[in-house]
Amino acid sequence: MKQTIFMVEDDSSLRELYMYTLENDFVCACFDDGKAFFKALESKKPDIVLLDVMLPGADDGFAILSKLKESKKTSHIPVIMVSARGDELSKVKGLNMGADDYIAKPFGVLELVARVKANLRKLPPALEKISYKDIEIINAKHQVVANGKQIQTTLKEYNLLTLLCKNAENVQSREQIFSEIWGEDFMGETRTLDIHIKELRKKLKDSDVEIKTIRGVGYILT
Amino acid sequence: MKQTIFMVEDDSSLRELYMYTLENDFVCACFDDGKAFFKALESKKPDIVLLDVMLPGADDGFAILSKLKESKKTSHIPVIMVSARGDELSKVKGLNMGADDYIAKPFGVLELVARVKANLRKLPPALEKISYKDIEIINAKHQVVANGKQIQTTLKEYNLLTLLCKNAENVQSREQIFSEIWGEDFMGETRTLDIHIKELRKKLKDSDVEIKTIRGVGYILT
DNA sequence: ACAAAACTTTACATAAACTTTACATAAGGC
DNA sequence: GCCTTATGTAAAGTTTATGTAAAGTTTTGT
Repeated sequence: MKQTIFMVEDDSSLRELYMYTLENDFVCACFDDGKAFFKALESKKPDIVLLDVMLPGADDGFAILSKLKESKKTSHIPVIMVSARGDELSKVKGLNMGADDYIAKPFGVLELVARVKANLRKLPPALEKISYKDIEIINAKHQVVANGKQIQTTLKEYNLLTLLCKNAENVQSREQIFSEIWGEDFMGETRTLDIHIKELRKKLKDSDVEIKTIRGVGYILT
Repeated sequence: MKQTIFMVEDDSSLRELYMYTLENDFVCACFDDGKAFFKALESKKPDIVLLDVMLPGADDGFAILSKLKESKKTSHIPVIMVSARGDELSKVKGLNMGADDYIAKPFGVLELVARVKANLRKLPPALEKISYKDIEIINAKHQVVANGKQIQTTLKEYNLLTLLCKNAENVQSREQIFSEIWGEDFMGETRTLDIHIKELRKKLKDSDVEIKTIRGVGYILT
């Protein structure tokens, strides 16, 4: 399952560079400013955030960082700050405010990928406990508990349920699901996804949650 | 709601191939050269652009690409470059200039569709909450709330209401509605649209809004 | 290498969504 | 008012997306 990166960067050529560098390994979304970023955040939580310090408008990188760290829902998401080389003050300030890492511009693409991956690796397994209603997904143990009872899931089912749980009560389109779980290139209009949904539904029969289908769009967990 | 593709390609037989391949899933418009393309851009922004590198006249693909990426109004639109196989230089140049993807000729139609879709998918998740009076359309949940209560809508109804809400208090002509929701080519003067309007009216009975018909023109939400 | 599990594909079933038909009704022009 | 025309509506018909079983393929474990 590809992990998702959100980045906030006003320079469009840098954005393109980031995208080009990262999109092989991750699902990326770029945003011009804090506003667009937080809007997107309502419907989707990324696994990591890349944040430029210098941004035009009211919300600079620090403002966004502190907002992120304030909310319970987003405070666990690792944040990598990006700023001009040698700007030691920004670096210290960012790290003090809860940023997880810091990259100085200009940086090589390999460094960028390496840092992102390193920070994703560092994620404390304990935090990787996703829950919604009576469903609990314990990542460290690769285990799903529904209605107090552990349920057995295959990998694909596990990933699918995780995706739906992370974005509970938000529609995930078939395309999104495919791109997150199978990778962008997966095609072949076949019934694969439906099958996994079917299995999950069967296994979640006794729980409080339900996977609803939104015809013509995708699925939603409620 | 079909997404729109603009393509610039001077070879008419290739144009036809593109059209034939894509028109099932998208609203397509083809242009001979940059001039025609930019003219059309003034009145309509596509969701994605397919750009041939080799074009006759002053504007080759790169020239068009850089123009596109210069303007704030168009720089966000994904661009897929098309050029002869193995033309690595063009590829690198294109991607450096901000192209989002690259297809080498000759390509299979499936690859074309796949690339286009993949690039559309990468677009930052568009969460929008549209509201008018007591109507609220929550895109992330694909949900419509009217008068505090959730109302169930089908896809076409949802799209139709979204269109009317986005342009509340402005008449939407039948033609506009057809082209936005069904795609430009949809014809068959039949009662399809009226039926969906009827259903929406029924479902919005208890809300503050009303879909009025403007005889000889179209519909308006008030 | 074998068996078991996981995953995908095929082929068809089903129900929801959508369109068409056929006619009714209302609006505007004369 | 009467005629024309655009829109409204119910019901029937068609299409399409999704659901499901079963068979086939790949992966994993022993």
